Amino acid sequence: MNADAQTPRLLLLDGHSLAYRAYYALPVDNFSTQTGQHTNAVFGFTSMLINMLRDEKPTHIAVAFDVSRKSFRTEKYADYKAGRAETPKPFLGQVSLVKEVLEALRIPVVEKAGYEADDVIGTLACQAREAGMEVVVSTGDRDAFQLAGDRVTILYPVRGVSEVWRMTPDAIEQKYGVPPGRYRDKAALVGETSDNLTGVPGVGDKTAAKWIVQYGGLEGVVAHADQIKGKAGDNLRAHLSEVMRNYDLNALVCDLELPLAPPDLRWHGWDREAVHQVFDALEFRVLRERLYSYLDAVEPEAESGFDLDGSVLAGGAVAAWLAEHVAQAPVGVAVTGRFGRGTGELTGIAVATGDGPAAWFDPAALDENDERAVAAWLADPDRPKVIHDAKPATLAFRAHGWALAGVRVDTALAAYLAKPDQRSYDLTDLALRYLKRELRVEPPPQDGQLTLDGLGEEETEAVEQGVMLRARATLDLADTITAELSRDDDASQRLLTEVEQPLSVVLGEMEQVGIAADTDYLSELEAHFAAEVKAAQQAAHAVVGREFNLGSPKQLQEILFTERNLPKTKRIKSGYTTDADALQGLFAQTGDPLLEHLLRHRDVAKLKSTVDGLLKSVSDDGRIHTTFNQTVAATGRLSSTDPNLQNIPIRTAEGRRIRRAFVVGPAFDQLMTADYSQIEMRIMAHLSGDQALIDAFNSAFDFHAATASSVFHVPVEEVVPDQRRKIKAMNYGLAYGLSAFGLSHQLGISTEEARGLMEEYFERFGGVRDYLQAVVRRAVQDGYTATILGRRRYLPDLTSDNRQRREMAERMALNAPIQGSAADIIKIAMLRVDQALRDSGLRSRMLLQVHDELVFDVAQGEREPLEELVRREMGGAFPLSVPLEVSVGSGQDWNSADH
DNA sequence: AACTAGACGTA
DNA sequence: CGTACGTCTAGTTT
Repeated sequence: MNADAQTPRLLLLDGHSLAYRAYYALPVDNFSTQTGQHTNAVFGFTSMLINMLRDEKPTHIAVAFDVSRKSFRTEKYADYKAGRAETPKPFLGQVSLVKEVLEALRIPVVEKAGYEADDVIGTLACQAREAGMEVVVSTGDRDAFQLAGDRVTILYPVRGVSEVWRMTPDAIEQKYGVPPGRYRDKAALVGETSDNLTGVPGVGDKTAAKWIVQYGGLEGVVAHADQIKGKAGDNLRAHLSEVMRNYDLNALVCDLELPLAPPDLRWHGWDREAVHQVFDALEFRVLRERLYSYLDAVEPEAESGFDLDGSVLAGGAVAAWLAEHVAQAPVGVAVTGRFGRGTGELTGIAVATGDGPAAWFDPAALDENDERAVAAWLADPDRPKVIHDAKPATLAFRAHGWALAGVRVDTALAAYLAKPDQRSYDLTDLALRYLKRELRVEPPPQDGQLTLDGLGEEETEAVEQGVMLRARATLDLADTITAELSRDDDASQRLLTEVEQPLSVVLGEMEQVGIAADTDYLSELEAHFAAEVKAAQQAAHAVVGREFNLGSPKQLQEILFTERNLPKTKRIKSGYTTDADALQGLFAQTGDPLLEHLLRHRDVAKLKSTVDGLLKSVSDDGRIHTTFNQTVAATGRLSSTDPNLQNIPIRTAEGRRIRRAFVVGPAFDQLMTADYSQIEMRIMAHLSGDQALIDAFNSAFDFHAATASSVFHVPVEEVVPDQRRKIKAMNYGLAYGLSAFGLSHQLGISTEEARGLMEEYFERFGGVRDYLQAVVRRAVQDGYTATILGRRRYLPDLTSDNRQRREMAERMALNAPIQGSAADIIKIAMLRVDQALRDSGLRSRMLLQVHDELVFDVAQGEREPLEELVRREMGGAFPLSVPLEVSVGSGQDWNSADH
């Protein structure tokens, strides 16, 4: 970065010193990864580093470290830095993490055995200054102040990790009363406690500075020592040897031989992939964002950006431009606007052609001729488009009256299939990762409120250029990612073109249609739950004898574990958990009446907030339009947001009442739900080929009872409910990598009993165990798991040295093919159902997907044909070695349609 | 205003 | 010490 700045600027950091500062500035308890690695020092260091990169914009950079505690100074003076406290345990190991971060950022580390980091910095600073560079040094060691000068600035960290003082020569003189060149003199007189260097007793900064000014430096002070009066003078004379020792030791060495010289320290920017990996491992989400937003990532071979011949088209010019430039070759399309809730509003459209020009236009400014031309172009499947995240755009086009066809590649979906674990598929990141190019103009946020109104001409121009850039980047990206997808086999490419892209269209339609909501009923429910919340709250307050916030786990901990002295529960970061399981356990132990009220409050407060959320999300048309996200779940599932309609309560009778608020649409006859029964177990039976399990599915008996009958060696009719319950828990748990411990916990039995149960189970269903083991082994080999459609999930942690991480990855490896294959199957089913609905001419429509369930509005008189169609298309979505059973229900609302 | 932690709803 | 999600509230930080 800043490659063309006039004066090169070298940033030098003392890694150990800054990390140590950070360690004490940030509470160690608040910074650790899920695996228990402490990260406060590396977090704080990285945070300071990012700030300095942002603020100082160095062209060159290096970080110096002490090699050990021993140096030539300890050789000279054995007690140098003696008496320092043991390095705290949680700090150990963080230095190597700091170095990992630096490596990812491609920042050189410089060390020299026998010398301290400050000597390395001193040497580099001197060399750089002589080479005409500007130098910025950051360290918590004040000895560095002696380096300050015209071209050397010291950044001295104060108060935590967010503030540094700029110690220019003036600032040093102002603070210490001596110029930087005399800082050593002052420090020798005053001493440095942290280095175990005692100075002259009774002499502080003020006195030392006075003497130095008076006698022109330490030399003068020593020479005139006998003239200095008073107690201080006596002390000086008594401690002259220490002063001279201090002066000797606090000199920074400036002539070390180092492997790297300043010109070698040019910073070529950071390695985005490596940063992703390291920051992921350290769970640095915020820092990653800060890094991205503050810094330009520079790729070594990167061209500076995209060349773009882009023009802003006025209304009336669009038709001609399209006619001239857009034909059979794919073009990139990018849009801006507001999106969500099944619709959208466009504020700008950009089109980029392969190697020709790009254009931007405002869809509101078109004349009739343009309008027709754009509509025809968008709807023409033979004029191919490439677009990043087509669904919201499609909905916005539709709201404008335009249909979109001919989407050849959706780059967001393609990137998701290539690497489904990413947290975002931001075009900027993808352009950099795959194209090694940068989208320089900041695009407006996809879901943002940014409009062209209220912006100056320049900003508007920048937005327009930015959108055209995105269109061009999308077009280029499509080639690169699809090439990546096709590298090993054609499964990923087929998933893209045959499943995800067509599904995106179906999902868009479902979002647009939405599901009807009974708002009056929701309001009643809201009032009901509100009253229940209040009652539980008052009861709880009465027991405790004062008011407190039941929604605050913190206050609850105080009351339960301190005030009422209840037994401690499972430890969490902030103390002891107050989750429902724990409260129930406490109630069983103590019978404290408060606990009942707390549990009741939790229940109804949660239900109330769900109802509140739903009420807020009902659109003007009386329907709720969720957004299905297709690129979030690493296994291939969909997710639902704003509102999430995939977690509407069903387990309790009270919760199920919420489902009654989802009703059949006006002009429709009823709601219908269709769900796969035990789809994950069926997939497991299929994938494992375990004959006993396959037989259980073919037995015509209840599946859990059938498996329980095998495990317990009793006829199916004699399986008692408790046996069935236990085996059902196992059946479900298997696909999650359930342990004996987990099973015992869930069933409330001993670990031994659980282990026995598992052994018994695998005795009968050995193929399942073999399969699960084989899946993990294969994943370790390949580095990824795959579903029945070849959907991959990469799991690098399978080979981690860290047991927790590795075992976590193993459970993911067990689960991903099963959960993911189920996702594959229902996706195929949705496409088939959608197609069959069109072909059959039925008016019924698909509304929701809840992982293994589909919800429909059933048109008048279509109950039977729809059920027949849905059973056929869902049941036949994918041939397994066991039947894909579908159960269907219908009624006036989602609750009564469920079964 | 924007973030995290804890809790909890679903499959 | 069971996978995959999203959302709410309280509490903290900017």
